[in-house]
Amino acid sequence: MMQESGTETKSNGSAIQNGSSGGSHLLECGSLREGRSNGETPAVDIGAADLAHVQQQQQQALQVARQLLLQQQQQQQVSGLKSPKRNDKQPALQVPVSVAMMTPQVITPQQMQQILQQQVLSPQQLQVLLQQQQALMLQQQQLQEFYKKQQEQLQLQLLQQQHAGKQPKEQQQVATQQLAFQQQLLQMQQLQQQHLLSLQRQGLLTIQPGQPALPLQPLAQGMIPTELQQLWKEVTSAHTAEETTGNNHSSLDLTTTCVSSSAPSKTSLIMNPHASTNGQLSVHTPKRESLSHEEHPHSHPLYGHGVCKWPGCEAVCEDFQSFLKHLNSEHALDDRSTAQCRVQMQVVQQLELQLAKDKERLQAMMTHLHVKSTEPKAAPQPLNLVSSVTLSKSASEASPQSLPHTPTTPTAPLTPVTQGPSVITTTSMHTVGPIRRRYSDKYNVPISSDIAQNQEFYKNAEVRPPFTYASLIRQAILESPEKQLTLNEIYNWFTRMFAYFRRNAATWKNAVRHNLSLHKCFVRVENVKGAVWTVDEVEFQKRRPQKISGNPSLIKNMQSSHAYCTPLNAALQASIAENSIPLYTTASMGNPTLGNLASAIREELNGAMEHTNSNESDSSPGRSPMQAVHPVHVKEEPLDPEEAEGPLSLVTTANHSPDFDHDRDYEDEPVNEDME
DNA sequence: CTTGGCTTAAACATGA
DNA sequence: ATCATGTTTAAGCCAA
Repeated sequence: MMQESGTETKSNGSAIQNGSSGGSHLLECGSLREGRSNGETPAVDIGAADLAHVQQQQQQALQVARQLLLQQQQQQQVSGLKSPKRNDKQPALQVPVSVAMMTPQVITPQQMQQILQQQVLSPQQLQVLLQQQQALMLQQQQLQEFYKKQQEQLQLQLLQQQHAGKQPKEQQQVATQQLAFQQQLLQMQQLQQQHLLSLQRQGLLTIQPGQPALPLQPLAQGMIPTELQQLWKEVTSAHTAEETTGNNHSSLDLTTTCVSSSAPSKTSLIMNPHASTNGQLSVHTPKRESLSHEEHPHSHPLYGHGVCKWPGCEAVCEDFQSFLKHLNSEHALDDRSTAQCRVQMQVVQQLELQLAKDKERLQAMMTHLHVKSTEPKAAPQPLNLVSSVTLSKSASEASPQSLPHTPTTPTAPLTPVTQGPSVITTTSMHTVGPIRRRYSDKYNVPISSDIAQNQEFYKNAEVRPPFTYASLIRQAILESPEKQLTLNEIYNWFTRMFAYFRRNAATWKNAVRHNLSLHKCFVRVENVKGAVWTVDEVEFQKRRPQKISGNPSLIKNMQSSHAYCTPLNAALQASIAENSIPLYTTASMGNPTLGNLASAIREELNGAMEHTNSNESDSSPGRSPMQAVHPVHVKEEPLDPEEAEGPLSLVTTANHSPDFDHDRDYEDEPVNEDME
């Protein structure tokens, strides 16, 4: 039964809209029921499910990036070919041309420069060369990627095994696979070496003495931006008369590229997340893709919407034939095309670097959070557990009476190895949930304006709105056209407007009913098809007025808590903006995975936001969390028990509520998970 | 310290 | 019997 709720919450992306809760219930339910049922519930399974969930989400995100890269690589590959027969079954690409100087991938820039300058190659030779390079490069990328995946898998399973003491078989299997692929990778590298050597033998390439002959890490050894620019100048200066490709001078920040990324994420591999566990490789090689172009005569990666998609071209071609003509005439294999092709390679590489960096960042974030969450585990006291930064729901609920319990949050040693998302679980990013904190709607701020202002924020972040149930109910009713709502409609309003109320349905629904009954201001009116609730405004205003009368410390507290909240939200915005939107604006419209990526990010963040929420309960409702972008000093330790009264003060101080365990004992009604 | 508002939990009733 | 709805009571926190 717990598994049911577990899988149910796995829905990705759509959770926000359909009112179902996010993955956060998993541990709640798990540990909750575990506490009630003699601890027989296998917490490990929950952990595994969560791990899988996070992994899935990350893979979704990665996949989006991969798809983009794939498209870029297709473009790149096609641009290295002259054959007009090349077609593509892929939909027309609309990758925005955002060209920058970047490092070629396999052949070092110097080598490429030599090739270009010596002009010893016929176009056909050059073409063949490029193709070979591409093929090799891609294969190597695939292998590296898969190898990496295997490592992640292994890491994940190691973690699981440490807590569950099971699945040794699979692990062995993965390990074996890993070995095999390691070997394959090695072979690929040798192949590449041979290729380079043969080039050398043919006199096409002179490897500089000081230069590593075998660029196993060509990215890391890539040129610095100035070199690239120099090269670009040299290449382009040969074509003074030619039209400059308008987009080539855009925008990628070279200073941030070509740097430390020692683990370039080679992609173009679309992998079934499960394939790696059963040894089945579902590899989607770009080579195959490009071959398949021939089978679909009227689509082409460089042709879409009647426009030539050659970087910087955008010439209008009425039909495919004219496009081909255009391609052959305007983008024949000459210096310019070669240079553009190389630039495109660099675009791809830039994207790969970006992906690698973001993966690294994600890893660091997860590692960081996990470290903090495990630190206090040295002390088995639940109080200490709860006072950790990443207040894992499971941990806080787990065993207040020191019941024997295997924490779902892994205590496994943290290796800085790229281990994928396995370290931290979705749920472990959620906090202890609704803390019994006063939140009030009496700060002289009209609820309607606050809700209106922060609508998106409340919808997406699991932040408790700083209003009483009564105020919220009233708002819901007043927002309705008839100024009356059924109970269920009120529920729906809550879940629709506030991400916070997509969790713990039983709790807040009870509270809603309680408030409706308790307050005289809510009047039940019998209707044709049942009863509706209305607001007696006079009664509502009669309530004892409370106001915040210039309490400086409180205000300050509000600001800091908002300040803590805001960066997270900003991080979300930035993450989406920085990583997805600019690159995908036109390229991936209609790509459903993009939405999933955003949702995944948001959902992940929501966990953190909720974490923030407990700190924010006393915050000023008048300030829009979204608007609060002006720099406010963010404390390094926002959850310092002395600073922030959040869950921490509840549990770290002497006033440990006797019903503390009860407080956390939320149980969702599965029925209510999918309302609307 | 008291008081009232608020939240949460829970028991109970009722009707579909 | 189950569920949604509605009422009521109680306990605890918090701010005035």
